[in-house]
Amino acid sequence: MTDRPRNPTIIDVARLAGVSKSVVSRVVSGRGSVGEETRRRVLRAAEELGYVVNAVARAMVAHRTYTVGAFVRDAATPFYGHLLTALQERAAFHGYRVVTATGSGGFEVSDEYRALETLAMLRVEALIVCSGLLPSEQIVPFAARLPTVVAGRPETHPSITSVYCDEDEGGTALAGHLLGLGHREIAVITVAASSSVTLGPRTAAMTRHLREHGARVLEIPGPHRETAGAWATEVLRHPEITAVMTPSDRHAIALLEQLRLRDVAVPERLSVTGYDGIGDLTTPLIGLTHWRQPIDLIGSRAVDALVRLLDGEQPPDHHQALPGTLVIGRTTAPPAG
Amino acid sequence: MTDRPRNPTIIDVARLAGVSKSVVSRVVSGRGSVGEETRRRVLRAAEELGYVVNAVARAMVAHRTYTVGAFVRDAATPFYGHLLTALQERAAFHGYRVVTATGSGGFEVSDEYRALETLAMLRVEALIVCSGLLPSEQIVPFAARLPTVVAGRPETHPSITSVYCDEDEGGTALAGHLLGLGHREIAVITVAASSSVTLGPRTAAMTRHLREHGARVLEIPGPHRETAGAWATEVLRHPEITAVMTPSDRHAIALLEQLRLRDVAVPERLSVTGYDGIGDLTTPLIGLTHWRQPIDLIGSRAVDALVRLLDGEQPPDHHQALPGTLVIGRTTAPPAG
DNA sequence: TCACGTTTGTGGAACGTTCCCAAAGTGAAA
DNA sequence: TTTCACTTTGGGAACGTTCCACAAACGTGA
Repeated sequence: MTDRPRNPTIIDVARLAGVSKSVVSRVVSGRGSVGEETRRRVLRAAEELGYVVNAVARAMVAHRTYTVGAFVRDAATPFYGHLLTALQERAAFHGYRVVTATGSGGFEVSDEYRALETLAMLRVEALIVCSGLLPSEQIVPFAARLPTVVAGRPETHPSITSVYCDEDEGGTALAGHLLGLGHREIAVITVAASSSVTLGPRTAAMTRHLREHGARVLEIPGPHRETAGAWATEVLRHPEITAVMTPSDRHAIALLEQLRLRDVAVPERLSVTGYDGIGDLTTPLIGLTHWRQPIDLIGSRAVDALVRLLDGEQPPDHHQALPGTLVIGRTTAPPAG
Repeated sequence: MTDRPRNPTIIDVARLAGVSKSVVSRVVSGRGSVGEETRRRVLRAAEELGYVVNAVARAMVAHRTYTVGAFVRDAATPFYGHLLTALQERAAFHGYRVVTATGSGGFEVSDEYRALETLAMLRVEALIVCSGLLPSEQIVPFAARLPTVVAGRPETHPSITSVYCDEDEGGTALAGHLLGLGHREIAVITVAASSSVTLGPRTAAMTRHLREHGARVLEIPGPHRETAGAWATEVLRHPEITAVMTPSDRHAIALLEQLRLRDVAVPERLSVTGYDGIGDLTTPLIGLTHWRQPIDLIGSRAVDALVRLLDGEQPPDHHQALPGTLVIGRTTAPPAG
């Protein structure tokens, strides 16, 4: 950064308008009374100099930054991408900015700590945690320092506010749909509850509901989409299986790609389900049967809750579970035979 | 915001450690020399109080915010979403933060002006403009105030630096691909150059190249994806047409959905092409033939150029055109008959 | 005319840093 | 011992705002 011209300050404006800096401050901040004639002179001077309020100086004295920090671990996934957009939009509506900190993809604790530190340096007023990976216990210390809302994932810790779409309901609805179609031998691509707070519970719900209703379940551990080829192979080794449930739309797409390579007919030979309702992935072209989460609503409700916390109120619902929708596409059908 | 406890300051730390604030400042900022024993005492005191540097105060005195503003108009589109992520990542690498301002979707000029004003208030050090909609002339005044780089769209104005993937090359390559397959009657969903700086030129290039090589082109004006049904109807009114070129992957998907509803076989009856190479949209499951832009590279090169501008150097290439790739999928094939 | 409230304007302190300059301390060379 | 260079420390100004206490000006009703 080389010597670029300094921005004009309140004092430059005051000098040009022939008043004190206090008057200019009152004009630009809109607090306190100023004579009509004086106000006009000040505005003209500001215009002439190209004066723009310095939010940094203002933030320092006001002890307010009107900024909330979004902590995102798995930002690259479309679900969190959408969520972030929704947050940003709603925050702007309330007059807040969002700065995003990410654990830079790494899985080390120090990484997260640094990200939080950065947000603290910026004096964000509150925190929105969006991450299916970060375990609850790690969020508690954040919440002790700043008003914190967890968005897009189930959270039960009493000291934390959260907004999410119930994972049990989604997993159960999808499982019920397959049972209703007549499937009784079903594979579930499972994710350990310990490795993802969102993906774990939903696959657990699927498995549980299926078993409770007399279906036989083959659990295939599948945290990484890259192993979709292996899932396909494993499913096909069990010819009695007629349906596969996956933990997310992306997992479903990856599986469908693999099945296509192997010339397996969907839904004739195998039914497949997704989860999330990511716009681009659930195009009618593919017609994926899935559980749709109201991502935009989750985002805006999370921000609303945060704003209430900032205003000192306790939000009405400490943990808000929003309703999702079962979307039936063309990747599920009654089992053959 | 109700009375939450003040954050400890450098002075609190100094008092606890029994030194002056200057010493603490030198320890936490890492400039200037401090005795080893004193440094340890200061660090211990900072730890004990939970001291975190105040970036706001620091920014004020240093006249640096290490923040760049990203101005995005069409943020909801996946192309710009990806680009934004890439920018953020690379900026972090260089030690900068990104704050995003959007024209809130509206199309009024005052809207844009306010967004720019907001960024100016925050004292961002530079600007990255990502928008296919904003016309060049409107960017020039931004660039007069702040170092500015335009990312992801062609830009030829001499006073502006830009990084993009050449639209001519992409349009020409896709057109050449169809010509090579033997298509001679082709529809192009066109976008007026005036309404989008990216979509306009690429469809113009397609049309031009096709015509120059003896193909007959039917131009269908199609800025909005919602009218995909009308495109399909129009194309099918001309039975001689064997291929349709669209201005983006999303347009292509929308068209494919409509063709599917009408039971039109792709690619047997009609070939279809996309443009951009959005990861989620170009899944092998759909196998869309498209031109892939190196979005991540565009983002990181744009940030690199910006950092050079901030360092007072002129970036080596004023306008950097990066190479794209022709990706041939299963939505294009030789014409029937 | 006087006392009093209201409106408008002024100057200075405060916010939490960094940076500059001066002072004090520490050795080593003269 | 004195001098000099160098390291370490402390005090104060500056950054650009907001806010507070106060002064001046101006009616206004008694």
